[in-house]
Amino acid sequence: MDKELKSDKSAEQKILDAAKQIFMENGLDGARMQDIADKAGINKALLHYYFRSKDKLFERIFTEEAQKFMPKVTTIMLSELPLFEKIEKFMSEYIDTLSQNPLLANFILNEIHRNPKEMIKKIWGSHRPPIEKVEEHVAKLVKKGEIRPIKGYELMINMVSLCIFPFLARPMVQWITKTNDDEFMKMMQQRKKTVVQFVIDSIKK
Amino acid sequence: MDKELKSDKSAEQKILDAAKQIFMENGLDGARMQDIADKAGINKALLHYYFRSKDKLFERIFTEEAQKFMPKVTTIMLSELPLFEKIEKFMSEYIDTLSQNPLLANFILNEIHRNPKEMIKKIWGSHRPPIEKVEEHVAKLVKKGEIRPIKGYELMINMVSLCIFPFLARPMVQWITKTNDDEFMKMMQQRKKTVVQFVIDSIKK
DNA sequence: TTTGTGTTTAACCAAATGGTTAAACTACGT
DNA sequence: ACGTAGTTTAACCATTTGGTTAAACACAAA
Repeated sequence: MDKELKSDKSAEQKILDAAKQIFMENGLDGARMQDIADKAGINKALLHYYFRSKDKLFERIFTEEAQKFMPKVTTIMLSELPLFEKIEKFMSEYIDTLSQNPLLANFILNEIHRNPKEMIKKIWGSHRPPIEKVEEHVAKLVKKGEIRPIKGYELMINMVSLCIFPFLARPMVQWITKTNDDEFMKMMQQRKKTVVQFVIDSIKK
Repeated sequence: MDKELKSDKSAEQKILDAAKQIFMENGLDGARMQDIADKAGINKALLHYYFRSKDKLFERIFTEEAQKFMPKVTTIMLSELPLFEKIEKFMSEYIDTLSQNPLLANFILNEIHRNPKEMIKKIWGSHRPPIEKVEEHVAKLVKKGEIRPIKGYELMINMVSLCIFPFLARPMVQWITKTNDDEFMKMMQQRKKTVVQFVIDSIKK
């Protein structure tokens, strides 16, 4: 089975890499099998030899990428850290993840939009993210008067919005701020600090 | 020419309405001319009689919708209102616009993502949004020590993020918060207040 | 009644696309 | 040397899809 592994690892992986890029750039509808084959440096026949159909290949890519999209997020929010530290870690790590996968958010949200039920199931299976834990944590601090009144889910939505949106609207952001790719990435790095500060300033008393 | 007007207005408009819906739901790639014809209650031949090609029809819809996406925003930010009032009007109106066109953000950002240069040109033509005006306004207040230090463009990005994102991730948001369409819309209405407060709390001293 | 525009019907075309197949070649382990 | 899995080549198929065309029909204005 060593031969299998060796050649698999190179050919199958080349296909997966190519498919990832093509699907992320063009979406399921816009992607062409021929383009994937070309980018992988192999031919259509071999493509179908490994992954029987476009749908099969797409599902493979989608589920793989979807994992990244819901990152350690859950873990962080479930941890026992103080709220401000949770916020900082959460947003900082999320922005890092997106910086390393700039097309990720667009890809995932888009496919969800096209086919909500199916895609959400592929991401979460049956279990929902444990938002209640955060709700409790926030509610407790609000009650103690340690932070300004806000609902947990709203804080979550705000944090995620601030992290993800600039990547979703990246071409627009770059156009308006006249930044090139490099500068945009630097902007996002700085943003890790400013945006955390923005959120904390908003809720701290 | 009255006949033209009369029949035009009903048939052409039916097509435009149908096209808008189909394009917004499926994107340029995912949309089928036949589906548009069906939804409009007419046939493919008539479709091409009015709009010669898919691209022509798409361009028509896209430019129309793109106007809504960049709403009175510019006007508001250019006005002479106090900053906090600007913020409130801007975000409140933006959320209203999106509430009335829930697919708008997804549609526009998506097509921009697929073809940045072309689409941005269709939206803005040659002129860029006058972000400098906001930069100045914010910088002045920061210097006077009336608000916490923040860059104008960053404040803008944050505002837009907070307004748009929930609509972009709507299926996900609804899944996580267990809300139906009605409840989601109510959420967005409340959000007009909470999110404005969120931003103001963050920058005010 | 005639004429022209809007509209339908239905057949048709060419290109793109996902997918299949069979034959041949390569290379490596046995 | 043999066999097997990986790989290429190239032809091929069925379907979808954007788009066209021609003939007929409806109907209102002239």
